[in-house]
Amino acid sequence: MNVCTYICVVKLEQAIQSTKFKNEVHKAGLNILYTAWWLKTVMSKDLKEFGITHEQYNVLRILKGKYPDQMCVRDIARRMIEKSSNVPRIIDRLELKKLVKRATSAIDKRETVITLTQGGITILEATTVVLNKAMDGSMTLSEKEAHALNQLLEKVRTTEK
Amino acid sequence: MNVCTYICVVKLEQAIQSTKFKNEVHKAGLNILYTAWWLKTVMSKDLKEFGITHEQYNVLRILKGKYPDQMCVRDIARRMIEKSSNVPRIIDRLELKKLVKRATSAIDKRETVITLTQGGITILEATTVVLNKAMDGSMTLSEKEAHALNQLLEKVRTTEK
DNA sequence: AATAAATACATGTATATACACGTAAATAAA
DNA sequence: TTTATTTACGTGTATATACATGTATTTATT
Repeated sequence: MNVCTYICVVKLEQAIQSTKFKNEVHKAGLNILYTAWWLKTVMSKDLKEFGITHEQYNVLRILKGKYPDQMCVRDIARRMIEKSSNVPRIIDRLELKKLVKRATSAIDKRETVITLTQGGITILEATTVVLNKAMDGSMTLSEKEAHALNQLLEKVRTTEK
Repeated sequence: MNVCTYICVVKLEQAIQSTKFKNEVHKAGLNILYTAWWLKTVMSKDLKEFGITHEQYNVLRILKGKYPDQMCVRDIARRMIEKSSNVPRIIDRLELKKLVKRATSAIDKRETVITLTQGGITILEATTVVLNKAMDGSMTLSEKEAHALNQLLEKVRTTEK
């Protein structure tokens, strides 16, 4: 039974110790940057006990999307959230931990094909459980609100030239 | 006269090459992370011509908030958007470029007080003009929409324990 | 006053980001 | 077929992030 629930939120003003913003649009820019940092931090905290970073998790998650098929480095890079992530180097670390395997493609020898190992799958499944549990506790957003948020974020990225 | 206006937006699905998300809440998480990366990239592009990074700009902007008063490293760190930024090292680079000056506080010798130089002010003013101009073209959000976005982002950061 | 604890900052290390460049292989052009 | 261009990946460098540790100074405790 849910006897006692603690609600926790740090307002932007408090987080970055600023009370005056030029306008709501400007505040929204800072709010997006801060919330992204907050999200990464929350996730990284959980991932740490599995010995992987947020970015390494992203690569594993992308590979899972095609599993049991392999993916080449370029295809992984295209799916990364942060486009300038250096995927070969992230794969270096995953390979050291034996979570993925590298091989040269037989069809196109320029390509390096990456495969999730059993260890990679195991760690991905374990972390996904923990992250989803954390998300359930973190995101108090309804589906409808999340949809509105998605629409607004897209509008932020809409530019006029 | 505004003869021809190009509208440009890259949808999340297209940006990270994924069409299926677990739900809208999950998609919102990815969307926040992607939009933050997009924002930083847009800003960094403008800052590059002035030879400073996004993070260095943040420190200059924070210092400007108290100018002509000095600030100690700890006070700057508290105002940073990304809390684990290593402020002493960012100041190292700003000092090399002679945009700020370091001095030991007379009151508390543990503190290093940072001052904006004239060069720092000049570069900050110039970059602010360029960034504001970029923002006007980028953020097609109304004040009302921005307010709604701010509310939703705060809700994202609200956790139940 | 002497000792302990806390604070402020610097620094070291591993990883990641941002970007330039090099190399090998595939594709296109001459 | 030879040459040029493009593509895919790896690597080097500067900066930043995340976190641990060290040092000097201040504050609190005994």
